[in-house]
Amino acid sequence: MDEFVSTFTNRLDAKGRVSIPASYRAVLSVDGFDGLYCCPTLDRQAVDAGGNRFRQTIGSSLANFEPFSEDHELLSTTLIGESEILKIDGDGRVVLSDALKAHAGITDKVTFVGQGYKFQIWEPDRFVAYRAEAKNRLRDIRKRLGPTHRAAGASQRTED
Amino acid sequence: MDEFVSTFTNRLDAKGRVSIPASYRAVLSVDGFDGLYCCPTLDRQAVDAGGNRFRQTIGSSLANFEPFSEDHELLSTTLIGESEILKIDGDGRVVLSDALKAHAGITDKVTFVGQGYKFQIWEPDRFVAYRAEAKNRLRDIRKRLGPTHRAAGASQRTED
DNA sequence: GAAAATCCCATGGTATCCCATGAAATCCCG
DNA sequence: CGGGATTTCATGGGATACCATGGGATTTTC
Repeated sequence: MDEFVSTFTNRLDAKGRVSIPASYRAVLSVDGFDGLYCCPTLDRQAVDAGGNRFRQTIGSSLANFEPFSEDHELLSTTLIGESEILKIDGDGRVVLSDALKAHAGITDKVTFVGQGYKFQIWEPDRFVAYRAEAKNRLRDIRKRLGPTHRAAGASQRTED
Repeated sequence: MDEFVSTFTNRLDAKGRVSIPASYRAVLSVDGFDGLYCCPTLDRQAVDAGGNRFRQTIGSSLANFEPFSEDHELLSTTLIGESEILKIDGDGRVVLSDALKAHAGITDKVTFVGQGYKFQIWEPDRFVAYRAEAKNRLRDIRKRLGPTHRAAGASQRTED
C-alpha cells in the first residue's frame, strides 16, 4: 500500500484525539515520516495531510523561488507557517491543533479523504456538501467537453 | 526534524526573556549553531532568525552581487551589520535586543513563524495582518503560475 | 559596588505514553 | 462451507513527562 485511498470518518475523544485510519498509517509508515505533516488548504475549509512525499511537493514548489524574494516569503509564511507536524501516538492517533480545527470547522468528528500522495481532513458535513458540489461541477465539465473527448475531463494527475 | 514549521506565540517575561518554541530548538540543535542568528527583515517589521543554515543562505544570496558594488555594500551593511547573535539560555530562552524589538514593534508578546530554513519573529497583531495579506497575494501567485505548479500543497483546479 | 546578565530551580497546565475495552473483521479448522 | 477463535482497530482513561513561564540566587561587567 503506497497511496491514501478511500474515505473514513472518525471521532475526536475528550482529549481531542483522532485515530488515523489504519490503512493510511500503513502508507505513512512506508513513507517513513515521523509524524503527520498538515497544511490548511488555501481556499477550502479543509486540511491537507501526508508524509514525506506530501511535504516534498510543498518544498519543491518553494524551491522555484529565490530565498528572500517577496514571493518566497509569502509562500513560506502561508505554506510552512500555517503547517504543523502532528505527533502520532503509539495507537496511531493525532490531536489537531486549535488552528487546524478552526480552519476546517471541526468539532467532534472528522472525515479523512484519500487523494493518493496526500489526504484531506474535513468536517464530515462540509465534506458531503463539497462532494456534491464537486460532482455537479464534474457533470458540467463533461457536458462542456461533450462525447468527443473520451478521456479528457479528468486528466489523471500524473505523478512525479 | 530539520525545518522550522508552524507558528507559535510566546510571552516575554519581566526580564525580557522569551522561550523559543521547543520544536525550533530541536532544529537548531541538529543544525549545530550555538545561539540564535537574528537579522531584521529588509522590508517588513519583523526579524529573520535561524542557525547555520540560515546564515549560509544569507551569504550565498550576497554572493549574487558583485563584490564592492554598491548593492553589495548596502546589502551587507544591513544583512550583516544589523544582525545579532543571541545567546540561548539553559531553558531555551533568548532576550531580544532593544534594536530588534524596536524594529519589529515588539512589546510583551512575540509570534514565531516557521519558514523552513529560517523563522521570523513578529509582534503578534502585526503578524495576523501580514498573514492575511500574504494569503491574498498567494492566491494571485497561484493564478499567475497556473497549472505548472500542480501539487502546490492545496487543491488543484481553483476556480471560484 | 551596583546594574545587568546568566544560571538554577519551582510550578502548573498540557501533551504524551501506556494499558484497557469492546466491536468488527479475519482467520482457521472442522 | 460454517461458526467459533483470534487479531485488528477505534476509542477511553489514568499516570507521566514535557514545556512555557516565573522568580530567586549567583556571576559578570563597567
